[in-house]
Amino acid sequence: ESLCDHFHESQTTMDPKEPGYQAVYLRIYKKVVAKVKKELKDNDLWSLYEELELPLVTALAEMEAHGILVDPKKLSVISQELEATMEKLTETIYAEAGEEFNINSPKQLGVILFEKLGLPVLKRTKTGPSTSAEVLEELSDHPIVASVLEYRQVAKLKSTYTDSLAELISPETKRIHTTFNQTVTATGRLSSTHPNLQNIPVRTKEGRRIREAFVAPEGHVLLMADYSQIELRLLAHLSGDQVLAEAFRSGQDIHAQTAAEVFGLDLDEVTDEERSAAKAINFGIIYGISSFGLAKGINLTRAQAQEYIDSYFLRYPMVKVYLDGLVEQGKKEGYVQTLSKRRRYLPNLKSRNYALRSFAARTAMNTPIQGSAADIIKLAMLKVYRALKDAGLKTRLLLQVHDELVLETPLDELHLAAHLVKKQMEEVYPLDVPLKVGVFYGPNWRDVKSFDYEE
DNA sequence: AAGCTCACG
DNA sequence: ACGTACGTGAGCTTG
Ligand SMILES: [Mg+2]
Repeated sequence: ESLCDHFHESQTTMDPKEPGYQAVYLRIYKKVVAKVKKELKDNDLWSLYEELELPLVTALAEMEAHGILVDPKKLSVISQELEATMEKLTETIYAEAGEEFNINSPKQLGVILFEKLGLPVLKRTKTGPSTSAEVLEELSDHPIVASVLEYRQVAKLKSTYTDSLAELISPETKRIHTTFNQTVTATGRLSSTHPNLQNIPVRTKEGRRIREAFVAPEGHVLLMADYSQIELRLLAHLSGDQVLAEAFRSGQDIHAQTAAEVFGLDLDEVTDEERSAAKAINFGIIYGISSFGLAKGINLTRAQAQEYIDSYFLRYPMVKVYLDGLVEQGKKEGYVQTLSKRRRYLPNLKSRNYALRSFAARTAMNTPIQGSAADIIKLAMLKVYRALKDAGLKTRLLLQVHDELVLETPLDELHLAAHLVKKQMEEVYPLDVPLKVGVFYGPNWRDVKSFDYEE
């Protein structure tokens, strides 16, 4: 961007083929490098650039070039099954509606559900009644709604994850080569495009079938390593809250411990429901808590949600001090920052518009946590990349999915690689609480089992 | 191109 | 009362 500005400032209208163009370009380029370098140094961002982001480029480039092997036959079988299911559901839905219409159109679906069948409008979008899954769940006693929910799930899998993915398999390598974007997100996370390999289904049994098509080549296995609760561990570290830190040092289930603290129970008397509520509270804390959001997360009244939040902050007082401090710092300095000093500017912390100001406050609370987690896994990627190279192993990094790395390893390297990856990830950047990494391996991305460290 | 919806962490 | 959970990318419809 700066280079382009200088080109225009310099009124360079030269043709790239013209003699002397390269000299002009180089002169401007050097000026821009000096300017950007100074700006980074002045803002304490130079080491983030030089020691983290710049060397990471090489690791990401190799990951993209290597790609991940995908079995088109598996995708094709799944696609055909989904096609058949969709045809049946389509007929069922038309019969229940008493007419044919485009089920993929929220507008046409809305006419059927809310006008023809007279179902209640529970939520609106800018353009009309919402037909989102959240709304349809509430209305799913009606048979057509249950069918539409199932249709949506199947249609999503087919269009996004079977047909489109198959088209992106390279005929030369038989692999899918994503692009990892290093300069897209506001928090420092990576993103992935063409295709996005950071949102492959995992939460439902049907969806997980897609992962079976991501395979290791003959004589290899996929190795997966994911951080356990990295964002909450960072919250414990960054806030200095000793109750939360001690919870992680004890190694017990963090959500159950939160439930015990918030609801005043012994750890062994926490029910599944209480644990689930505590999990929603922990999510809320990371997202920048609001009683409205928490209430929506666990079907409470706002007043009850507020009581839970108050109770949480009573038990974890330093977390409240920390989160309030982030908003204050954001207002005073204009930005919040992550472990690596990465900044996010939040001018709306001073907005007179309540919605904009609240959004900025939640962002101020979330960005240092989400962004520091991104810093840590990026550093871990560098360390894993270098350690594999130093050890002379053939194991390759394939994917990063925010708190998880996916690698491909020759069977005879599995033991060494699993230990190396776990060690580099857990010891990457010592915090006040331990970082814990789960390691799994298998023939494909679905059928993985825990790597047993006795092996 | 924008809006809605939904997949992931 | 305001009006939201944080961060992404992609497919589909609509205009
Ligand atoms: Mg995890």
